Amino acid sequence: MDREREIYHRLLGRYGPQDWWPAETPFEVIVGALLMHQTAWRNVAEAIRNLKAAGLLDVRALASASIPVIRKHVKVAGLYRTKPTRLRDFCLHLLARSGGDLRGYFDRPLEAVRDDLLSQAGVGPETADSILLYAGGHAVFLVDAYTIRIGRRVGLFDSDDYDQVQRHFAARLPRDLGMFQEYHALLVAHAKALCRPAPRCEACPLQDLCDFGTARVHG
DNA sequence: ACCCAGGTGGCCC
DNA sequence: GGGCCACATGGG
Repeated sequence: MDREREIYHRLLGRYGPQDWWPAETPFEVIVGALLMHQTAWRNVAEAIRNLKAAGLLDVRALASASIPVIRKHVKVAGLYRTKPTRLRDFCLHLLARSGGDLRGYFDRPLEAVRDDLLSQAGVGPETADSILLYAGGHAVFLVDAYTIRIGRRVGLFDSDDYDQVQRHFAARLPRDLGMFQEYHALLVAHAKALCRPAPRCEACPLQDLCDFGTARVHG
């Protein structure tokens, strides 16, 4: 079996199904993705709760809210000078593009939607792919810093380039929405549990795949 | 008092 | 095209 599949099954066996991303609606996924940059999920969740309590977890409501009001609610998620504008502008774009109808917005070929997402401020490859995968029902392999850390530690690749790493997995795995959703969630679970910057290798399900004795970089 | 967190965009060369 | 850097809060 390819190591990419082997790793998936080992992580699933260890951590179990993760049932991710934690959100009630596709729009909530989008808001979370935009707030998540370089921020602990705990703070993102609090910001989302604030928005929800204020009735702002809605495309039209957020599109017409003022920046200071949005900022008040999302400040806990940090980067508060950039995130409120990105949130509002993204909502304005959704309205202009599809009248705020997310079903219609995502109902195009994956590459077309991805390009449209990437055209928005604050949406880079990871944010675009997390929205496609967890809100849009599109099967893309989502890469993040954890994916790269773990992939390098177990020697799948040396690259830290997003597109290269994504192609690495995509070329070795079946294109399956549920599996892609679960794989990413499992990598996050593993990174948080054991595969930290300072790894805890005891009882690691991937221990035999790692090789810390070589010159390989394990950032 | 550090360092890190489920990135991105703007510089600079 | 690759290599830095600021961005900002809250928790370990």
